[in-house]
Amino acid sequence: TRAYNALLKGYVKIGALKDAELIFLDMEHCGVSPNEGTYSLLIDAYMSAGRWESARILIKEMEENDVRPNSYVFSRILANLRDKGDWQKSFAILREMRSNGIHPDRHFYNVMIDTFGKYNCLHHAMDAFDKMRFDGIKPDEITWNTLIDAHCKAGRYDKAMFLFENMQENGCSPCTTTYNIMLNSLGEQGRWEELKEMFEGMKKQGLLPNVVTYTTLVDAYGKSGRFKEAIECLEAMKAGGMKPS
RNA sequence: CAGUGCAUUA
Repeated sequence: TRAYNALLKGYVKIGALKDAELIFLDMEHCGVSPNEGTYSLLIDAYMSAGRWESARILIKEMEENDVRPNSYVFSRILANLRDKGDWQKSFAILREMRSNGIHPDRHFYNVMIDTFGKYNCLHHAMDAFDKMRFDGIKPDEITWNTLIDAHCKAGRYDKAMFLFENMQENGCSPCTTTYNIMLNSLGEQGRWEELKEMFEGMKKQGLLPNVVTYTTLVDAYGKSGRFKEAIECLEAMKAGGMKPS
């Protein structure tokens, strides 16, 4: 099985899906049982090829062979669908998981929230968030960031700010990424004083500005014609030992 | 062993 998996990995990596399928069939023909890694590899390959139906067939086959699909596999599937814009299939995936008795883990929920957020389904995103907590999974700093960013992108700035405070009340401290999201949002709104406050608050917490932080600021200032603050940020970036992209 | 979030850019 190990040998076959290694071989499969090679074929998948170069995109020879057809050959990978042949090897998989050969495994069964030789009586070598596929394991969870075997299936993950193939499902992954199908997803990158946009063949969701083939992936689903494999999942069925897994349950017939008593190989338990992981929450990991489903996260990969969902992330792939998200990048293709097929967010509606999230529900089908959830059903698929439930029918196999698999509990979504934190990563999976984070991907799901992000998926809904990216397509402006904030209500579904919040539902997923609630369901996550109901399942006894503590929201991550990543969970909060994705939620906040989703609301920012949808123009729900009030709610985003609310979540930003809510996050801290729940014992999760904002990280650099959190601030990057907030800074980007404030810049798009042209709320320059609050942006400055936010930036200082960040440094007050002992958080170091990032390459992303600076490019966010430079872009915001530059696009609005505030060239001197843009240049100041560029200088600060270089002083921090970073290279502009 | 592997999966999730933020900016710019073709």
